[in-house]
Amino acid sequence: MIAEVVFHLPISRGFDYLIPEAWGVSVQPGMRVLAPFGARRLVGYVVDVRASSRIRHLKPLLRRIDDEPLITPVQQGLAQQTAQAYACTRGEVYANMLPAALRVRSSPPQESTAPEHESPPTLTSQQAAVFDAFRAAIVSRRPHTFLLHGVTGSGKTELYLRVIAEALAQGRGGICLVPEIAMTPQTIDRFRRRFGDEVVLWHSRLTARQRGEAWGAMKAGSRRVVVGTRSAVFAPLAAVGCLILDEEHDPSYKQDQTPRYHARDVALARARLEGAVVILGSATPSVESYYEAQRRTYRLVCLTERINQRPMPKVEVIDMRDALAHRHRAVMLSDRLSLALRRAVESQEQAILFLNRRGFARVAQCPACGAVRQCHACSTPMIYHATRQQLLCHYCNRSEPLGDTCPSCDRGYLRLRGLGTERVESELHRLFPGISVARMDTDAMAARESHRRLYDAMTSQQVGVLVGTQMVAKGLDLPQVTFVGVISADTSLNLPDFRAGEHTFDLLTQVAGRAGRGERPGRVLIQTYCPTHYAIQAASHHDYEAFYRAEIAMRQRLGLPPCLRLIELTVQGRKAETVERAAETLTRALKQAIGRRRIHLLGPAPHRVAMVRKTIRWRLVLKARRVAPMLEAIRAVLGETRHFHGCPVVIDVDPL
DNA sequence: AGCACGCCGACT
DNA sequence: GTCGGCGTGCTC
Repeated sequence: MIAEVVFHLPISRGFDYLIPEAWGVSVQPGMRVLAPFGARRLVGYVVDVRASSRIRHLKPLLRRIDDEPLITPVQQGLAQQTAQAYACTRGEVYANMLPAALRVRSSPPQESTAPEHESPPTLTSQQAAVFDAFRAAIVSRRPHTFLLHGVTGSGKTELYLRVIAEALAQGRGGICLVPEIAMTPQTIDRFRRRFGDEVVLWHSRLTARQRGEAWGAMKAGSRRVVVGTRSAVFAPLAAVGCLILDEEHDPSYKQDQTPRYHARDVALARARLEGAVVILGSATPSVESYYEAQRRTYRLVCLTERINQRPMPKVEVIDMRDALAHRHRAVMLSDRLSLALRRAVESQEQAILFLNRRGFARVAQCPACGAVRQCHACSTPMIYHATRQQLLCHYCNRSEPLGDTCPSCDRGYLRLRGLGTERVESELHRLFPGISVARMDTDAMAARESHRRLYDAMTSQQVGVLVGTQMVAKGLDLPQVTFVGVISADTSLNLPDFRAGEHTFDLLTQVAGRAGRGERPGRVLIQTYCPTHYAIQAASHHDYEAFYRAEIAMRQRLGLPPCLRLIELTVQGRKAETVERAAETLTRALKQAIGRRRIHLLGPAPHRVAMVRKTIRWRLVLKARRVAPMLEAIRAVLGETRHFHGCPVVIDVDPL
């Protein structure tokens, strides 16, 4: 007998091997095997078992790794479709499904501090109506997709729990995806209280042992409720009745390395395979998903009221051009924001200040020669971090001392310009002596348990003001917070990216949602130099529809997603001229392959950050109604490989 | 992805 | 005269 095997390599096709006679008929698709491959011995995945092969001199397999197929038939189907849709290989998808060495030997069951079982609360009439629609869909056992648009605090999680309970009642499992596991301890607790030992966590920070145990339990059907990050969409549950994406707009659902899949699309594919229901939940749906809902490919359901009738916080926009005109220099805190913050602190309430940039200063510039300190490995300015007293590159993580003089001219010192969360923190200490401030950003949250510690400090009122990046916008449920101040809404708005408006609307809405979650009403102030921008206006009025109308009109006019689909090709290499030449030749070849088909080709142009870790990057973009013809043209030019004239080419379908 | 084979520049 | 650069091709 012959086994067809794929490998964790950028080679799509399978390789045939002889199954040693002595093994009997025990080899099946989904098993891992050890196979000779050139001079190497590689772990491969069996995708087919046949009686014959077209290849003449077959080598025998060396070893069987699994006694039972590790990869379920559904996972095999998903790997096939994912590889097809994202121009990667099945082997790359398989490797992504079971990250790290999987030990299948059974280990003691996962500690589950099963909290008190909780009985479900009564649904509001709005929730009940939505749930009826979900239940009807799940009972039908046919694929359905819902977009659940619910304002912050409207009780989406309770609906997720009910839907999963319904799936369990049918003898099926449920998967709930969350953007980041560290951010959702409260959600996880709720799942545990409701489903006890059925709950299993799946995310990248599991140890090899935990991973093995989780995999075994999911496959055996002893735990049927999966809560996890992106890759949990591939979980080896036997039968899935529902797939939920909480905060479906979150960019972390798109993997930024091969395989560059979007969990939403994999979830839809899985629902089709298993006759499951997909629920995409968000207070700020992605433009892509809302577009599909408008076209009726998804069914739109809404929760417009908050639980306990809590009002939405009052949001005011502060025009920073006024402050600039009066003081003739940029200020960090306007008088209004300053005053509001002082009031909140004095009345023993808590405040959140949001600025979407970490570090102390954005640029270190020499006033004598004008030089800005750049990273030597990346074409990007270095950010000064006061805590470490160093310049840090946010692309490659290199650090350098600031130094006393400018390295370019050796005359001037370096002046620090631009804001970061560290500077906001230090400025608060200067303006409000004795104030208790905590900071929440990637740097401050690097240590283990730092989330839990910060959370405890906030709930026990030891901290008055929390300063942070978008980390504070997501999921924090702190009832004592009454005031939220946005230091600058322009950081994300002015990014050279067509999603800047969407990203800004999302951030502002989410961060505003942190205010007034308790008894006292919330107040939000947004500082900006673009007070009339539709994203800021819509966010300040809690008006998603208005945002969407303006945004989709722009996307339509400029031929951007979701109206057209994109594929981004990045040509990489060490030598600038080689990469540029390869990018230009590739463009010409693609143009030829496209012929008279309706595919737009843009570029080539140097990437926005042209060099990262000494690698030069050139970018070209294909645009068309459908992805398939674009992939066809790319395949015609690149063939099996992902190299062109010696340069690696990254293929990103639906880039973020 | 690795690894082998294969032709053109600066060193013992 | 060799060591070594990375272009190209192959792996059942």
